[in-house]
Amino acid sequence: MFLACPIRNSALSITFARRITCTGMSKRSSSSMPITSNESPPGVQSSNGVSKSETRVFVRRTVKKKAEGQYSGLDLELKDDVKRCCPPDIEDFAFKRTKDSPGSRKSKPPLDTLLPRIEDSNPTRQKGVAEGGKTPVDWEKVLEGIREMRSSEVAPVDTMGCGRAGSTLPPKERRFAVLASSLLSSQTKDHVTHGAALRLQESGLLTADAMDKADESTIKSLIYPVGFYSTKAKNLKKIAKICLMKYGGDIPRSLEELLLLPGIGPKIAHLIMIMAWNDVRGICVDTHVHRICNRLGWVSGKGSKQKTSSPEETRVALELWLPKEEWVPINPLLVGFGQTICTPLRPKCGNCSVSHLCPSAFKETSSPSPKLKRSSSTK
DNA sequence: ATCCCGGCGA
DNA sequence: TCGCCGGGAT
Repeated sequence: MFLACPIRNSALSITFARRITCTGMSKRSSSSMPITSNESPPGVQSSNGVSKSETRVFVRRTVKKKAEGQYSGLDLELKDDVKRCCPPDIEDFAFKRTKDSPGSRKSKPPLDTLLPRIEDSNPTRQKGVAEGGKTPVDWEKVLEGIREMRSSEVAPVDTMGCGRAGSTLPPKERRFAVLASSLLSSQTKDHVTHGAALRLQESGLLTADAMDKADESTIKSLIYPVGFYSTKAKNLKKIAKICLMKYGGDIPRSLEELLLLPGIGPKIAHLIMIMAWNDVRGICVDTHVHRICNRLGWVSGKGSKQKTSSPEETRVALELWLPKEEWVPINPLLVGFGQTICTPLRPKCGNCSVSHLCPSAFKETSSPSPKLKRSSSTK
């Protein structure tokens, strides 16, 4: 079969990782969405007033890290379910790798033999990445090093997220809940996503039918704290309608169909495939994975390009050589790493234990170009 | 004050 | 390819 049987190994429950870190409360005071009570979001009240109240006690106030595990009942029930069908959190993947022999893979280099063969026998996949699909040396040492750093630093990565939503519901509802949570997750911290999903659930909106009937402003108010809530509220309604009309209230089963849904791009689509269908169709590449893989020199673009220019390109290049067992855990691992050490702006190479294996180490650390740019002070 | 984020339309 | 969306992090 085609269903990616090889990797479909039950054991994959993902959770995606989002940045989370503690944050203070929002600083912006001139919001257009006044929030007066911490229980009732704005939207509902038609958001008439403007910035009259700065209370905004709302959810935005960051919660603590997942480590403190202050999840609500949903979680508990979920855990049960999770144990059954999906193992631990993705976070677990990140640190302790899956149950399937931790060290074994590390010590044995199956790639050397597998890789070449794959490329040869799989011409379709290497389009555009012909010579770029080489397996980087020491990649296992790098991953292991990152795992160690992660396990000791308590990274903020979110360990929950969409997978949690509606875990106690019947399959169809659970999948819709996963899709909704996944959509909410982008640009949003895990606890916020979780809170929004929980609110949707409490309002009984985590089903295609209910979501379709729900008032858009109601949805907006419930998910207000998530990034781009307005757009997402609209997309959720559209998606709900599509699910009802084309999929009997369920969500699309294929990656291609998921991509046709508004607001669902490559990253979220792969996430949904993994979480809702337990089907690993590809690596979930977000900007953290994209950035870090490029810094490590793990992916190269078409032609002679040394780096890939988009997450999608990175995904394709990475899938060429990274063993499938790593496809799911690579995301939470690198996201957490990207949040704490290999940050976008000033990567903390000094705190990185694998900097000696990184071609980009200390090259963009402090302020290589900023100074130059600043001098002109044009703008 | 910028940069960043994921998807998307211009 | 750029910029927007609505905020957070730096």
